[in-house]
Amino acid sequence: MIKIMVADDHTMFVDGIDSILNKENDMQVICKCYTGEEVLKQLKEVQPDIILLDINLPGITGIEVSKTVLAEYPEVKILAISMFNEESFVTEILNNGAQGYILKNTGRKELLDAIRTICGGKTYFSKDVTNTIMKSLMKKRMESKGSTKLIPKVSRREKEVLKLIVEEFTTQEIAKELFISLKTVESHRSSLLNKLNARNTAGLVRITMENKILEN
Amino acid sequence: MIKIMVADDHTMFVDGIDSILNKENDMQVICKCYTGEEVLKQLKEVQPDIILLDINLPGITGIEVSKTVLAEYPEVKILAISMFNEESFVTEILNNGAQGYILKNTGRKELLDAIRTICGGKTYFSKDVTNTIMKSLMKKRMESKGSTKLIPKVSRREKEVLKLIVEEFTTQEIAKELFISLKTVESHRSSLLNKLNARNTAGLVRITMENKILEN
DNA sequence: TAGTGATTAGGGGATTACCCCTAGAATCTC
DNA sequence: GAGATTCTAGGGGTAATCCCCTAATCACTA
Repeated sequence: MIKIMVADDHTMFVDGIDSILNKENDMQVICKCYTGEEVLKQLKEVQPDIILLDINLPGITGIEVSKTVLAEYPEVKILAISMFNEESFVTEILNNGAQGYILKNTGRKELLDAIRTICGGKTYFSKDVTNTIMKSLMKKRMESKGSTKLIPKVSRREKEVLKLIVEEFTTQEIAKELFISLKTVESHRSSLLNKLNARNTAGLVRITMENKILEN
Repeated sequence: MIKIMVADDHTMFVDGIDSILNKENDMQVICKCYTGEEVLKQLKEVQPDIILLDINLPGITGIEVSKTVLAEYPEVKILAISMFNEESFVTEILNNGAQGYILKNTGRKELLDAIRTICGGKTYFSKDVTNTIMKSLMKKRMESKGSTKLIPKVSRREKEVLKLIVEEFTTQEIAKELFISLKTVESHRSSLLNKLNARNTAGLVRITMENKILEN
């Protein structure tokens, strides 16, 4: 028997879910909550296997609830439910403990499927959601590739120096490490500041990491 | 009519695909290739709408072919085909121009679906593939969250200072920006070096970015 | 209420980074 | 083989960082 907690601020929605789930032989809604506070309070009393959690709860949001649940009740699964197929919402809650994400226009069958899948220890995402994620994933990759091209090529030796700078070596230590003069290292540093259009070491490191310059 | 190029080093596979696709009224295989070199050579002669591209081609790999196609023939779509449902392969080729990714054990119907979807300007991923991606995406998030916990909490003011350091402000400039003394900023810097276990500004910036300290 | 941490601020000094300049030698490229 | 780039190295100076120390004020909390 799968013990279920439902958390959403719309009573009718909660009751509808309740009605659907209680028709199943292997499921039981043991707790209904209407705010984030209530979820955290109720969790001290009852032990659900899974929480159907609206991420847009008033007060303490679903995301914050999810964080807390992950930290304090790691054995409790979370299926996030939302009206919105927004990439930022999805990644945020996946980030914070949810094992699945479905939309509110999901049918009865898929809902039951999602609950059983997650309680079986797997993860579940509705097809709309995966599509959204994949698209934004591709976009980000494209962007990160595109922006890289503004940066002039950094030479082999400069990369060696840059690597050591990022690793917290001082100019003196770099000189010793590479068996070259302190003044030579200073030359490379100066070139790097120019090429990467940085004002100081902080900028050097930031730009290096933002553009993954050392990863080639 | 969708013009298709098929590229795979297994003749029987290519012929099978050819047979399947030519039965469709709206598709036509206009070119068959068996190596990466051949693909690049043939593209100077023929103009396919889409390339069914094995990513494990001998010689020039599918990934490299994809890079070139993206750069030189951006209007040509690519559907990557592979035996392996490996996260690294998938992300790599999505990184480099493919609009879709399906496995070789995909059925006839899904193949046709994928081709039509991509030629319609959308992207297509088989369900197995999306699952793999989502899983690895979650894993990475978990890991990045886990490692964060070794770092002591950075206070509100320290974060403000840290943010400006990363943005290439000098100590003097930070003092002016925050309307506090130079010595106060130095105090915060010193605390940050201690807390983040860094030796200098470079380490401060690197650790900040590696652990996404400013993103909360 | 006593203790802890955050924020503020300072003195004084050592080290490091940054900037201006030049310049030979090696290496790559057209 | 000529020109560009890279790697090397230096002089001399200013600015910035880092380190040691102390210390008052404020807020939170055990």
